[in-house]
Amino acid sequence: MSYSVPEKPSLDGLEENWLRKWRESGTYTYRGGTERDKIYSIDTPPPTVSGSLHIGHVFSYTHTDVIARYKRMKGFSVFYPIGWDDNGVPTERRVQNYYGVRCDPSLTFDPDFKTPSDPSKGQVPVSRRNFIDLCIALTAEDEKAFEDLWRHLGLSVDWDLTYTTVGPGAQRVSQAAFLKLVERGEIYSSEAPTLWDVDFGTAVSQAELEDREIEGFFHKVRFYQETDGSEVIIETTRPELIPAVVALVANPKDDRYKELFGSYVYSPLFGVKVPVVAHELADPEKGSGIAMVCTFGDLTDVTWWKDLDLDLRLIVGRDGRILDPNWGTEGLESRDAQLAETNFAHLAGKPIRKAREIIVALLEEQGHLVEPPRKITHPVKFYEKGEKPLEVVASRQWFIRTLDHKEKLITLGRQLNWVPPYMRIRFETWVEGLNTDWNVSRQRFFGIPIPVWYRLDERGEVDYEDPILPNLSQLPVDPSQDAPMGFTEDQRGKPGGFLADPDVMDTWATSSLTPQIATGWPDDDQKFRSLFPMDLRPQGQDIIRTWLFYTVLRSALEHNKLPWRNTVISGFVLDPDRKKMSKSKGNVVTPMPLLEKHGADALRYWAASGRPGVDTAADEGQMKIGRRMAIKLLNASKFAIGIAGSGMEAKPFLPQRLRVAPLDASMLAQLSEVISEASKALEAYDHTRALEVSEKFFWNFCDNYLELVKLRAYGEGRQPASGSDAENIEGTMSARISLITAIRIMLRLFAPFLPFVSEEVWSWFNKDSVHLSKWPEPEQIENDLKASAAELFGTEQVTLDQMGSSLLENISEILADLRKLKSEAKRSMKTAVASLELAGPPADLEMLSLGIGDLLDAGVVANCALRETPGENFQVRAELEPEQAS
RNA sequence: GGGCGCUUAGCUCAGUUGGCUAGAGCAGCUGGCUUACAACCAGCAGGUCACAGGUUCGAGUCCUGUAGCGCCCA
Repeated sequence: MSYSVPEKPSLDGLEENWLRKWRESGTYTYRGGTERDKIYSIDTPPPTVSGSLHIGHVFSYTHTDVIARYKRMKGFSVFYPIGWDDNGVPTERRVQNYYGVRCDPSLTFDPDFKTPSDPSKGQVPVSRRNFIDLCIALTAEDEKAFEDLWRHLGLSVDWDLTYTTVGPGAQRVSQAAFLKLVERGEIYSSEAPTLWDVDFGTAVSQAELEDREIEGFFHKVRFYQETDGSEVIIETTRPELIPAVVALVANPKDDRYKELFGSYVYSPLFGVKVPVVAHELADPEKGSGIAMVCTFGDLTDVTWWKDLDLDLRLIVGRDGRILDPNWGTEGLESRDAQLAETNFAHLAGKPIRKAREIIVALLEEQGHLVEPPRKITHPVKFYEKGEKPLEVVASRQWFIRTLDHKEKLITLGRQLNWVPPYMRIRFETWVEGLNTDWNVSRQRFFGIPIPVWYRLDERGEVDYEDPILPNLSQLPVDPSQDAPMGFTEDQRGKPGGFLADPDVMDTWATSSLTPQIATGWPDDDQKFRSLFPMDLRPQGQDIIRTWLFYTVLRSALEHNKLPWRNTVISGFVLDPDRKKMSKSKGNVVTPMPLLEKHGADALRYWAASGRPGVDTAADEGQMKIGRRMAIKLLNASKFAIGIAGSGMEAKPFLPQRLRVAPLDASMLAQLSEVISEASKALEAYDHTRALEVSEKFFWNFCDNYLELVKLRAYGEGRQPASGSDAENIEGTMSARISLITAIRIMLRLFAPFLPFVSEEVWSWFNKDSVHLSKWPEPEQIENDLKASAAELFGTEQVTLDQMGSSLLENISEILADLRKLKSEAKRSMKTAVASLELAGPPADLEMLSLGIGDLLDAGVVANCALRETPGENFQVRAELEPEQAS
C-alpha cells in the first residue's frame, strides 16, 4: 500500500478547494434526530449586519466553531445555525446615510421611487414602506459580506438554517411571544414617564443607557415661602424646568428644612404654588440640600413624583422643544397668570438648550438668581447611540415585567454554566440593579410591529384598556396595514372603529428570542423539544446585560427554564498595541486583509489562542505562528506518510505478527495523555489548553521522535543493533504503523482548530472527511495501530506493550545533550559522535537500552558504552570525532 | 463611590487542588543547507513572579493591605 502524497505540499488554494468540497458534500449539514442527548445545539448570537466587520467577529466565532467541530467529531448531531440581526436603529441610520433618505410615515408608498443620486445632499422623505424596502435591500448586501467572511474563515455552520431577526419567521415568533405575555399578564401598556431620545424620537430602555460626564452649570435660584415670602434657595442644573416644578424636596433628617415640610412655596417667574416635601433620596450634601422636583428632569424626579404623589406639569415635547400650555388653567394655576404667560412666551417652542439660556436671563433680570451660574461637570444619561441628553417624557409604552422576576433570574443565572465562572457576577449585579420594567415599545419604522389594535369609542377616544389582539394563526400581522378581525379597513381611525399601535418592538424583544426562532417554536414542537434548551450560547462580555439577560428573561417567562445549559463569554479584541479598538481612534482592524495575508487556519490559530473571557490583542505575530504551524503539519505529515507508505512490498518476508517497538509505544503513550488532556480541556470549553497540549506534542514529535525513528522507518537503521533481518523489518514496520497512527490522531486533534490543513493532509490517505471522523480516544490507539498494520502490511497481529512516556523523554534528553555538544562546538548536526558513555543506575540503563539503537542513529554515534554506577546520578559523556582539516 | 478582572523574561502569555532549579512562543545572540520543512533546524542567553505584610516546613499559587491598568455599574 502506498499513498499519494504531494511532492511539494502547500497551503495555496487549500481554502477555495475545501470550501467548495464541504459545500458540495454537505459536510456540516445538520443531520437532525430527535434524541436530545445526541444533539448539540448552539445559539449563535446573530451579528448586527449594519455594523462594520471587525477582527472581533473572527475571534469569538472561531471559539464557537472549535467547539462545534469537536462536538461533531464526538458523534453529536450538531445544530449550528447563524442569524443576521437586521433590526433596529443601526440599520435605519445606515439606510438614511447610505441612500440619503428619511422615513416620513405620513407619506404614501411610491412604487417607482428612485434613491437620490447624491446621498450627501440632504435626506429625501420617503414613505414607511419605501423606507423598509431600502432597509431590506441594504441588509441583504451586508449579510453577504458577513457570510463571505464566515465561510472564508471556515465556520462549520449549516447555512441552510440561516435566519434573520426581521424575516417573517422572526416576526411570527416575536409577535406570538408578545401575545403569550399579554395572556399571562407579564406585559402591560401604560402612560408613563419614559426616557426619551429627542433626536431619534424614541423611548429607550435601561440597557441602552450610558452615563456621560458633561459640563453644566449650577444655578442658585430663589423660591418664596407662601407665608411670609422669605426665600428658599435651591440649586439646579435644569433651570428651564422651573415652569414644570411640582415640589421642593429635602432629606427628612435635614434640620435646615425640617420646619418647612408641609408648607408651600411659590416658584420664581411663574408664581406656581408647590409643596415642600421630604424624601430620603434628597442628598443634604448636594447644593443647598433642597432640590426642586420637576416633571421630569431625570429618573429621580420620577421616583419622587411616584412616591410622593405629586402633580404632573409637562412642558417638554417629544421633539425636545418646550410646549405652549395655557397658564392659569387647571394644573397650571399661578398667583400671577399674566406674568407666567409673559415669561413663558419667551420659552415656548424653543429647544431645551436655548430655553435654558433664556430662562437664566429672565431669572437674572427679575432678581431670582442668587449668584452667577457655577460651572460643574456631572454625569448625565444618554442613549448609547444618541448625542443629546435623554429627556423624560410621558408616553404610552408596553412594558415586560422584569422587576417581579429578579429572584427567579438570579436563581436561573446560578444554574447556568458560565465560562469563565466569574462572568456570572456581571449578570447578577445587573439584575440586582434593575429599577424599571423593560420598555419594549420603540417609536421607529424598521422593526417588528407590536401586534395590537385599540378600539375607538363613539367620540373617537382611544380605549387602551382593552386592546384587540390577533389570533396566533394570523401572525405575522402589521396592524398599520391589516385590519383586526371583525373590522374593515375603512373603520381605521373612525369613531367606533380601531387604531393600530404605531410602534415597533425594541430590537432586543426579537433578539432575545433567538433560541426560539432557531428551534422552531411555537410551530414545530418536535423540533423545538429536540433542541431546547440549547447546549451553548457563546457571546461577548459586552452584551451580558443585554442579550444574555433578555434571552434568559424571555425563556424564564415563556418556558420557566434557562434557554441554554452553557455560556462561553469571549473577551474583547484589542488593537496590536493592546488599546481598545474604536472607530474614532481609527485603530479598528478589519479581518479580510489578514485572512488573505495569513490564511484562515492562521487566523483561527490566533483566535484559538485567546482564552474565554480574556481580552486578546490582534497580533499578527501569533497569526504567523499559526501559518507556520499549518505548513509544518503539511511537511511533517508528508514525510511520515511518505515513509510509511513506501516500498515495503519489495521485502520478501514480512512477518505476520509484530510487536510495537518500545520507543514507538512510548510515543503513543505520550500521545494518549495528550488526547486525554485535550478532550478534558474541550469538555470544559478551554480550547486554548487543548490546542496548547496538542501543539506541544506535535513539535516534540517532529523534533525528537521523527528524528529518532527516521532511519529505522526507512529500513536503514540499526535497531535492534544486533538484531536479525526479521527483527529489523519488524522495527521498520512498527515505526511505520506508529507514524501513520500518530499522524491520524494528530490531524483529528487539530481538525477543530486548523480545519483546512487538517482536511488536506487527511485526504492524502483517507477517503472520508476528517471533520466527520471520530474524535480520538486513548483506548482506541491499539485498534488504530491494527488498522494501520492491516492497511500497510495486511496483518492485524499487533502487540502493544504497556510503556510509559518516559522512555521517549529520556532518550530525547540525551539526544538534546548531543545536539548541544555539537552546537557549542559549532559543528554540523551530522557530525559523528566518536564515543558516547552513559553512566547511571542499572534500572535507568536497562530502560534506555530499549531505545538506544534509534538514539545512536539520530545522534550519529559511532561507539556507545553503558556503565553501571552506584547511586542515582546519571551522566552523559560524549566525544565528537575530530574536525577534519580542509 | 461600588463590582469584576489583570499585573510572571524586551514582547505576548502558560503556570491545574501550595511542593524539585518558575515554563513556552516571539524578538535577540551563536551556529548549521541534516535525503520533511531556510516560510527550516539546533543551541544559548534572558525573570526580586507589581509592592508590603501575614499563614505555612514550604507561596507565582492562599489571606490582608497598597499601587497601577482595563472593563462594567452608579
